[in-house]
Amino acid sequence: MFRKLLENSITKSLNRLGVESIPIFKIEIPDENFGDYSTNVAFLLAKSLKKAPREIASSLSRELEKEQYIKSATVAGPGFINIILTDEVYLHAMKEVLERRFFWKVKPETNVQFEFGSANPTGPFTIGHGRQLVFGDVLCRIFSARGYRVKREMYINDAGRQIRLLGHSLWVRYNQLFGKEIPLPEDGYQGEYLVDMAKEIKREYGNKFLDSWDTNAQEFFSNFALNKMLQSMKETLNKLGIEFDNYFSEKSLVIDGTVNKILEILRKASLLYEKDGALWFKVSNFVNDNDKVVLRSDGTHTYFLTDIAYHFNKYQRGFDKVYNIWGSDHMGHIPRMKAALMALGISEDFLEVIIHQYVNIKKGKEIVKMSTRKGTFSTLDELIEAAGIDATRYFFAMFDPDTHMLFDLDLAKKKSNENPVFYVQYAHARISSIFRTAKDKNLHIGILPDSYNFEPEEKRLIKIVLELPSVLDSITEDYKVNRLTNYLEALASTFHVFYNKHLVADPENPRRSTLRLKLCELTRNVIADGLQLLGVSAPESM
RNA sequence: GUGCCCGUAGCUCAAUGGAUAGAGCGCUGGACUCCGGAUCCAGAGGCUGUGGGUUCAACUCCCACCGGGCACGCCA
Repeated sequence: MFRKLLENSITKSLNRLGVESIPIFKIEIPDENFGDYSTNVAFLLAKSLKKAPREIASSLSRELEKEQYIKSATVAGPGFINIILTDEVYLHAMKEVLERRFFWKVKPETNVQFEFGSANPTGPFTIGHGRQLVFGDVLCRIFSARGYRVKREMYINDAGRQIRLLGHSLWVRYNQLFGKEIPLPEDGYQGEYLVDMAKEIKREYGNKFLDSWDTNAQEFFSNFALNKMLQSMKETLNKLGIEFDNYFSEKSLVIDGTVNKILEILRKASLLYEKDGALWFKVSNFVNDNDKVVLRSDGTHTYFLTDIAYHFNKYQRGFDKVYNIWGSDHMGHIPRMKAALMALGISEDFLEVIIHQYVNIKKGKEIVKMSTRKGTFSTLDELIEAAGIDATRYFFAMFDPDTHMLFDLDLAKKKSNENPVFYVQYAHARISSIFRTAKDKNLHIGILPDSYNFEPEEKRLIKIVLELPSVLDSITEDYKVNRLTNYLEALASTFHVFYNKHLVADPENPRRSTLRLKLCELTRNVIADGLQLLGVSAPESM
């Protein structure tokens, strides 16, 4: 709000000074001793105007001071302009935000899809998956708030070798229950969860599948494992408060002929060739990468091929843009997918891949490598159980996705103040409590006064509350959801400082109390909304 | 070897190219018999991996190197 206002004033003032082409400049909230806001525009103009930054700043500041709402604009340092706003405009901003409860929301105009959490359904979600799931969900919530109509989708890799391997591993476990000494297949899944599943089959079907490994058994065991896995994965998602709009089956792309259609299109475009008995796609025609196999020499299709079909399908569904969230291990897949899109005549901008780094787990003093296949992992369920949903979600959201975060399991289990989620929630609970107190004191909350002398702590609170929209916008640009947790922590801190210094509900001074209570209301709204965007609860008391 | 990500306080992490690099935890010492002490205030703790460069200004951008991670499959 203030930013827009200042931006316009600076542009207008410069125009009055005869400056035509105005560079993209910044408005920042500087150290409070300098002012309310500051701008660097004078530096950026120095070269084109062939004048010293301070000189430009000084004439600009004189223009700015003509604005009603600017109390002062002064030149500082090598050419910053520090601006102090009037109390009236602060009051005005408060009114506006109070009238528009969801002032940070933008009407949706763009149809986008986010695909994330698309792990192989070959084992329970691990803590590693937790990061992607929460990250994806929070991104979706933020995009939804800023002008996007968002669909969440999870791709289910229910076709192919891994699922066959999973079924076979389950069949082996099942046989082992009958005392058969059959070893797990090489690369088989070693996790305990398959033993539990095998017991279930034994209970229900007895020895029906004993010793017989054929296509029927393959089908049965693969499907059984798959369905069980999906079911338990959905339970976990449910617990975490994540809801997908659609679960998309890889297999369906084979059944409905999309995969063959892709082959046909590519063949017609002369983008396929045979080598060593396999069928290759000319990735190198489009990007600097090696050609890739789409059909193996045994006739089966690769994951790459179905993924091309999948993205073709997404395109046909009419999204303006689709986002894929992948772990860093899939980075190599990006150029190939872009090549495939181009081959199909789809703009490469249609697909945006967001990469995040993986989570390292610290157990005791050891850093553990997680592997679903080897069965060495800590499940997301265990974490949720130990740390709770709020802490789990907040924790995953609070790291820059590019960072290789270290997850200390023992710490998470302690439920200590280590997690800043409590800090933010406490501010919310505290404000709620103030309103209870105000009621007990029979304090009448009237309307905002027409004029008011703001304390620095009060102005700080208003300024930071107004920042929410631009924080959310930055996130839609660089996907760093931790900007939101940083913001909420700063907001909570600003509030706590304010609270410690000033009495809010004071029957002796109803006018001031009204203003401060309104200020609390604003703060509480934004904290609640911010936490809501993170999927974290905002308790009235704790 | 090639490409991408990371390297910031003892630990975990912040910092749209801006002024004195910040939080939390841990450590030391404090806080109103008025609204929640899960809070607040103060202190100790840093050659932002190393060396160059661009810029009025570099943790941030560019180059080289060092260290860690990931990827370079007829795996997904």
